Amino acid sequence: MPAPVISREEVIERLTRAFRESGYQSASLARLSEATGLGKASLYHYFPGGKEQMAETVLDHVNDWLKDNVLLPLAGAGTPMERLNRMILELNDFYQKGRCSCLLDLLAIGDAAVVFGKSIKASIQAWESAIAGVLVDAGLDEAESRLRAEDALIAIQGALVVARAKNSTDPFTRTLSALPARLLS
Amino acid sequence: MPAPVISREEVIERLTRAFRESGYQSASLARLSEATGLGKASLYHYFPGGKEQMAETVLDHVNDWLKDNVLLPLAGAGTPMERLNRMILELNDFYQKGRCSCLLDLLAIGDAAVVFGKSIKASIQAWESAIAGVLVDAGLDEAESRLRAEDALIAIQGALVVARAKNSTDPFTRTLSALPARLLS
DNA sequence: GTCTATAAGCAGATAGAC
DNA sequence: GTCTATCTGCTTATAGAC
Repeated sequence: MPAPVISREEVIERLTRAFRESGYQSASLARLSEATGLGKASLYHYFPGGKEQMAETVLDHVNDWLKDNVLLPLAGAGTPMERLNRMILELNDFYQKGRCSCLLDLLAIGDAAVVFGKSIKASIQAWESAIAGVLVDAGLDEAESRLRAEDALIAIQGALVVARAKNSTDPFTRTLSALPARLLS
Repeated sequence: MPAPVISREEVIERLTRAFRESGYQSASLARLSEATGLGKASLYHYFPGGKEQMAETVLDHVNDWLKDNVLLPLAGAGTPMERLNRMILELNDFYQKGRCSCLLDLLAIGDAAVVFGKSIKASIQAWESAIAGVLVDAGLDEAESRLRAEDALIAIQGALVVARAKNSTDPFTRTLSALPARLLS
């Protein structure tokens, strides 16, 4: 049997880009087909569960990325400041300095929220716990660490929203670069 | 001719609620019809331009609210702290302690962004300028005031996103109550 | 594994009676 | 001003050839 034109990984990558650009509802099969270069029927070969399974797979893929590139480094070696800076570097790249939206935000809106809300809530909480862990290591008490970690997520998500509304990367890059010092102060 | 069953104002109010719950794409005419209690054809009597005009009207309505209840009070009488607290009180009510989403966020996503993006950008900037004005009055320099005002919008929008993801009002109420002191410190 | 063709249903939108 | 009935096009999804 002939090899597929593009790998499954590449398909997921392109679907991810499409969902991040359009959100769930606006990402029609026609658009997803164009984004991947595959016909609709081919998409159903990869994802028999249809658009919902595509988004679920993309969300899993993003969660894997989050775990590997953010949560594990946060829990790993280095000073608290180093670990936070590592996260900032990864986020700056992942969100393209604020040009790309966050699926944990987009998939929690409208009808999509019914399907993906539970998974998103878990991801957000895991992310928050990972940041809080760093702050505890830095000597802050448990409660204060949790609040500051939540503040960090608020700052990141808010910066993405404002960057999108202003159509500018400044709010996001500025927020990210100020974040580590603010969390450890 | 018989009076309408509900006023135009009430129709807009219910449409606003519907769009804030669903976003633009998920707010189908069937749902908007149900939300208002009017048949689709009746909605077209009020809004010949269809769903797009409904959302545009709702956005204008929200912008009017913002002007009357946030921008004008921010520019009005009172100490900087009093004026900021006034905004916080209004926002807490308007966003139902974080249960309701912000249309300036939702309508900047996906296909809706093409239509409403420009108007949303203007609203965000007007809001930011109003906050910055208070901070200038408090003695901060122009540049620092602008940055802190942007931080305020980031905090508000981010808190709404995280509150939605966590399905909790805590992130929003906590963020709002800490905001004035943080801006004026 | 990819495609063309097509089904079934819902979306936004309109006509015209009352 | 509101409704029922209807239209057109797009959406998701499938069948079946290659």
